Amino acid sequence: MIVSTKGRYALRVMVSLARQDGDGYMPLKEIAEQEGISQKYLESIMAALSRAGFVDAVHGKGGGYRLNRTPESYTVGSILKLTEGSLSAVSCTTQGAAACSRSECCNALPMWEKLDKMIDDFFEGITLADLLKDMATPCQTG
Amino acid sequence: MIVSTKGRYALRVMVSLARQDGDGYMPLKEIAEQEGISQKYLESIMAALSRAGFVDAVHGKGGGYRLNRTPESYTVGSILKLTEGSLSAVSCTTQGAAACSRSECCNALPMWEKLDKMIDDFFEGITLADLLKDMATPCQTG
DNA sequence: ATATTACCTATGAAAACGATAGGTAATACC
DNA sequence: GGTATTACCTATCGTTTTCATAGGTAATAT
Repeated sequence: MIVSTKGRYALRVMVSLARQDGDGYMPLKEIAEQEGISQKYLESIMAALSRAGFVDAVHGKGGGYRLNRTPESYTVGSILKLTEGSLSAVSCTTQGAAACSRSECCNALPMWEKLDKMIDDFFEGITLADLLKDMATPCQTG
Repeated sequence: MIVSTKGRYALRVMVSLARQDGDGYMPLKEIAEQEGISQKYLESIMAALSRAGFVDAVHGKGGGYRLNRTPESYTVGSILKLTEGSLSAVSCTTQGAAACSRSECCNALPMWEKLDKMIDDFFEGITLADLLKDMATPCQTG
């Protein structure tokens, strides 16, 4: 599993915000209800997105969250890396993990590095705008 | 993390066996020492490889494990799928997982499916023989 | 008979994951 | 100024997964 619930929730929220029209803010409660996500759990995700400057947040009535860039300018990779920490396929190539003592003579390391690059290129090549277009069937709202 | 220690160990063991010349069997104890892997933990991995027919195993003195096919005929994908169970990037596309209620209108599902296929193609396109060639620097034996 | 080896079941420790609880700070509205 | 609304923060909890250990049984060579 390379992308956990946390990352998938983050993507869904960002898509949800991208779908919003106008300059209004969307409160967390509303996002959570619409997406069927635990409100409290979503808090930690939104906090991360806000801290990283991915979304604007305003307190109080009429407040909430909104994107501060166009959907085209958010790559799926940037969102997933923020929430997942790393998209590495193995711990061997995860930044910050203890360096493997066998890396000097590891038969598999070039393979892992190639895969990591492939995955990174894949996610960096997809934007929120692409996801919006990909929807197979319209969701029911209500 | 898409490949855990278990899968990486399995790959290392298979590479180790592929490196062996002749028809001899390699006992688990020797593999574990050579690779610096917990002997007991390795037992469960070898048992899986043996049960799946990936290796031949014989009991008693002079026994142990050996490959029963050429290194070219083992794909990395087949070994990893056996030990990891699944190489899916997300639970949404993992066989056996509870079907997602949103799959009908999920913006991201096509992306996950495309990624899964890409990863599967990647691993199925690499064999043990390829890994043997990939070694950057010869390991020290002793 | 004994040593060597694979094979099997159960258990334990630690980490990751998903979620919850309870509060504080900022803003809008009256 | 007071109240409702909202984001923001820290801590904890229960479950699952991961990695590893323990202790035994069955097969084979000498």
